Amino acid sequence: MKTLRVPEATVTRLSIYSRFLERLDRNGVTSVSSGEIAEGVGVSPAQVRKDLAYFGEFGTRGVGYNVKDLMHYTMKILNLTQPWPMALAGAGNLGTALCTYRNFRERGFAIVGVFDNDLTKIGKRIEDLTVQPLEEMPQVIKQRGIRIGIIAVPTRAAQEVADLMVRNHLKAILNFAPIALNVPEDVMIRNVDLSVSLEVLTFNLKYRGTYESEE
Amino acid sequence: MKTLRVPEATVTRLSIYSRFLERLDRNGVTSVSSGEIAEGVGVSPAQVRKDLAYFGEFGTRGVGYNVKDLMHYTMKILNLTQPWPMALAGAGNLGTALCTYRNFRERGFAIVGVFDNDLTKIGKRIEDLTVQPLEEMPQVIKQRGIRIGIIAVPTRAAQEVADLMVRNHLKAILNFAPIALNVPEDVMIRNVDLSVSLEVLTFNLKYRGTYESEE
DNA sequence: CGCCTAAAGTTATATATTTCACATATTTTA
DNA sequence: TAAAATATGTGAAATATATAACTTTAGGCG
Repeated sequence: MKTLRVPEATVTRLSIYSRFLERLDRNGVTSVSSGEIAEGVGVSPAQVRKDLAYFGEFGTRGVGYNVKDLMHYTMKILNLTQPWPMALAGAGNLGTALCTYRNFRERGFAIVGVFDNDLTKIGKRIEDLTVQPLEEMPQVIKQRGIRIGIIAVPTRAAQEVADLMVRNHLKAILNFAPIALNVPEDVMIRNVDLSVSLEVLTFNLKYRGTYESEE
Repeated sequence: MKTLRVPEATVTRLSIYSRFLERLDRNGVTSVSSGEIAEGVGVSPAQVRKDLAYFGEFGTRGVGYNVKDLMHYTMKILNLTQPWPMALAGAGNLGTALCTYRNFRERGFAIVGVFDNDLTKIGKRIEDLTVQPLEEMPQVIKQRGIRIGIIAVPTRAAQEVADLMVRNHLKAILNFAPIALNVPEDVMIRNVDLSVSLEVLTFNLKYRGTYESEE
């Protein structure tokens, strides 16, 4: 059994391949080549093969990959064979949208607890959930076996919420606040920063990836 | 005038530095070192200096950077000296949340038109906006000088909306649909894929960035 | 006024990632 | 059943990115 480091970009693409395969499967496609996957998700065929090679051999030379099999392999690698209940902090517009976000469920993710400290939001119903006070998060995390937290609170409250999540042993946090959260080494943070994405666009609208220094 | 290619990761970090500087400035901090910026956003000091070096010399050796100056420089580089009106397609929960998203405005971004084809959504008011039929997007883009589009429609409708945006000369699209959009070379797409972010987390919850092949 | 310290800017090194090219395996076909 | 076509898996080369080490410059202080 050998352990090897997998580039994060590879994991990201694996997730993309996985969903693409799911779509192929839904459409009744049974076999696919690295070239077709590449075409479908916008990378090179060699990249697809190299990425998959980190995890094993899943194809048949001269033939390609079995869609259903490869889909299952990718989901297993991504740890999606179990459902993932999640705790959401922040019941504003963004939080509400996340609660109803269909793409989560399709992949086994489900927000099972929504928490906020704003008295005007506590008690609000969002589909089949009710916004609870933040202080109730610990017991819900325990009861539901939650391992992933989502932070959708205002920037000024984000660190405090992160601390609370860390104290309650969450090791994975999806953070929408535009701030670098301070957490222990063993806690993973993924930042979703929409302004950053837009600013990469505005930069490129001007320079298209190059920069012309004055003079 | 020499032109040099800037890594996308550098542009991403520049945006992060920029907002961090904005926060320092708001807090009355006037001077900062690469080490403090690094600490504040979670990268190495060398990385900060290297990133800035792509664009010029902004600091004083032995002293550091003037916060206000560097903030302005970064914003100028990122093309944020002008406001950026944006067109949003999709007035569901996510679209609604984006309309009210405060972090956009702070950086000069503003959704000035919301469009949808769902008759139950057209006419709906979201703050000071009214949801319009998609077919009206072209004229609004023209009138308001919009250059950035946001796609927050269901996956099945995303490509069609992208085509519409491309036809109307938008060159930058922020896409929330979990699908690879097909657009001409000169159109930039940034995908925000929340499931992908979560799946990177679930992968790491199991393997922490390494993979142990069976046997 | 010169020495010392701090920190930016820069060059060189190391690491990581992607691309390329090819060897290998499978199926099809003549 | 041999040859051709196809497409995977992989090692080597090329490229890109990040880290580290070093050089330069500014300011403080004795």
